[in-house]
Amino acid sequence: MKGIRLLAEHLDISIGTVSRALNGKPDVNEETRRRVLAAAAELGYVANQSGRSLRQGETKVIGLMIESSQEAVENADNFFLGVTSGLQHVFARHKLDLLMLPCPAGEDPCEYLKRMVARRLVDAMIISNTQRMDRRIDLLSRAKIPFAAVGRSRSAGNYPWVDLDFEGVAERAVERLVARGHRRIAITAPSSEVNLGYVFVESYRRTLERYGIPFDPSLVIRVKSSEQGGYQAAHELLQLEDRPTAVILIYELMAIGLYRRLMEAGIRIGRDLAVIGFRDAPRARFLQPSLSCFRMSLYDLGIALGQTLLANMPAYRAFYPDGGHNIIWPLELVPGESDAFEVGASV
Amino acid sequence: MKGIRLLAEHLDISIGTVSRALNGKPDVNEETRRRVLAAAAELGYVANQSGRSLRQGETKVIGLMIESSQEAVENADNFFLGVTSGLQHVFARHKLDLLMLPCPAGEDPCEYLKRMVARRLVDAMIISNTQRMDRRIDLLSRAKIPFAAVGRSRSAGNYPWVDLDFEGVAERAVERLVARGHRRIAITAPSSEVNLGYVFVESYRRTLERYGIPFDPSLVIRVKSSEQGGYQAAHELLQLEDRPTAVILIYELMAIGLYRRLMEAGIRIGRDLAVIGFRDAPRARFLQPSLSCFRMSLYDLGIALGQTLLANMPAYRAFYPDGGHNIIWPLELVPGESDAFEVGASV
DNA sequence: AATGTAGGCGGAAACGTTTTGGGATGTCAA
DNA sequence: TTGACATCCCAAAACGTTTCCGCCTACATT
Repeated sequence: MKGIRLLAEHLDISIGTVSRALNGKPDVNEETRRRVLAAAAELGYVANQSGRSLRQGETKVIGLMIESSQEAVENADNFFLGVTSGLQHVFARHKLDLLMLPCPAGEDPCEYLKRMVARRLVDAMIISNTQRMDRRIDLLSRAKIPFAAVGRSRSAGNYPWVDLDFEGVAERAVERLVARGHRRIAITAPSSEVNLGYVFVESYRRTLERYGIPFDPSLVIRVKSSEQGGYQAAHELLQLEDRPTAVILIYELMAIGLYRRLMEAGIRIGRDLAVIGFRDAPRARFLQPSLSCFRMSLYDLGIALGQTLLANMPAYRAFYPDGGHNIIWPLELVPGESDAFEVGASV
Repeated sequence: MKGIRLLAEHLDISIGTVSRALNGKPDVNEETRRRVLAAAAELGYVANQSGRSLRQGETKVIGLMIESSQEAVENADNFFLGVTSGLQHVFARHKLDLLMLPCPAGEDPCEYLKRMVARRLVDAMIISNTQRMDRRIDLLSRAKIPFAAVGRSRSAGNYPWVDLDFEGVAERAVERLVARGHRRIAITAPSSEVNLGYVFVESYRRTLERYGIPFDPSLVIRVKSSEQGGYQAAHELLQLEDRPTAVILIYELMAIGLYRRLMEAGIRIGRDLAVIGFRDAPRARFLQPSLSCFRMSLYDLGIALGQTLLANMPAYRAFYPDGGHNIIWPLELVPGESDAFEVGASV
């Protein structure tokens, strides 16, 4: 004899009453409830999740899908662990547990997600690394599984997401550099087919033109958002005829590769060239000279993300009446030495 | 009507047969099996995990417990994501899924684990960050949940674990430094009450004595294994009267803080002082001068860990007849510039 | 023709839980 | 005394799956 039945027998009451007592339902004498709770604690009883899920059709578990491929691992740089903390803070309030579902390296993310969802292992999902056209979004919508995404995509339908304020970052980075006398400012971005690559560069272009600086396509460097990409970006910068005096990175991690290549070429960062990074990557915090960059609190981002998700789950909606559907997450500039000079100033 | 019942009705056979067909059991006509499989694919049927788990008493899920506290996040530096990949490679063979269970920052790890285990959400667990006396090990042993640990502990009983070869690293680091003329070699380590702190320093001591170099306790610097700790270690090094010419770090990440403090003090790393690191932390890969350090493949470690776990699960034991109970994981020296000089050599 | 055997299938029980409908008891007002 | 009502509890059904047991058919063996 196991589980709730054991407990019921031990107390000499029915299992139904035990269940109601444990779950805080009415219709149970306070004295009885007290006894049940005491006995449960004593015997170390915890409800079997399978039985409960089967009956209720819900698991009280939220899944966070991440990728465990080599490349994703290299680039994530603790991003998810940081967000997780914020998510859990929100979920704890509702006795929800967070599980991370790492998609195996070889498997198609969409298939993996389908498998996980169909197994009814989780009540809701958070997906990340959203692609331009992400089949996972259609999948989840059709399966009617509540979800939230980290990152916008162009997939059809409106769904809840939280994304970083790329436009704002590009705008403020340009403003900052222009204020220091820069006129030729390069920018890195992924392919313009990726939503992010488009948005980031557009904002950069608009801001430049606001200052009457013509947009020069050769200053837009399309590379991967990784250390490797940073190295390559630096390489391409060095090839340019009329070399820029500043460069804006779309991902802080790129700075590592970029620094290396520039140092090889004898360029003094923060003297000959200004660099501004973006997004928090602990790995890049220790560059010398220190990197000026836009950062955010992953914890707070996690909180917003969690609330956005819950606001889209019928059972919890009431708790988050104005739970934003879509959130553009602001970033804060943390000044460093990498852009601490005025163009033309004597050294 | 849902699930297997729907499928059975659609095919006009009983649910029992459908189940047997899907699970590759005998006692089902090959033609029937083919039809069932086809229909399942067409209707997108995937067994409900709750029902299955309830019936079978197993979930086909392995849990990897990690910590999501701020400190753990800072120090982990992608360690788990890396191992995960190897684990999954092993588990995939048995159609086991890996879930990461992040222990919320505030919660007691042992209570969290108890909660998760009691819910019967996973068949087995992998725990990490094992403490000197880890209550989780007793808990899992008593609950008869198969598990494996990353890291030895002094907890009672023999249980499966995989740990890094601290002794070997300390020994080889000393050998390497002595060969380059160093006689005063400092070492960092956590408190000697932590098993690791004891083992690491003991090996260092033995190796020194093998070369006839007396052990000097003042050269053992007890600090946290973090960037912060590295900074502090450098600070303490600078206070020493008879300053050492080399230092061995127990965790690569410490190098970041250490470098910073030493550079502030005008010490030239790789010229005035040799530094050797240990364990793979991507964040430290980009230091200048590059760090000599002992590294390993997280992927391969994950594979070994996975096999060790399965070898201890009755259902899978047969696949891993000589699945090592305990594994001391070797590391490989990747030479860098940080110790590339001979003591006394002219520069 | 009778018997044995194997293959293939259906029926039903079981896993542990929550929930529903209703039954027993007690209290209060008419 | 009776009825109405609230309180507390029990019994049973249901969730979706796997598995045990036994039945049926077809075929081979005597």
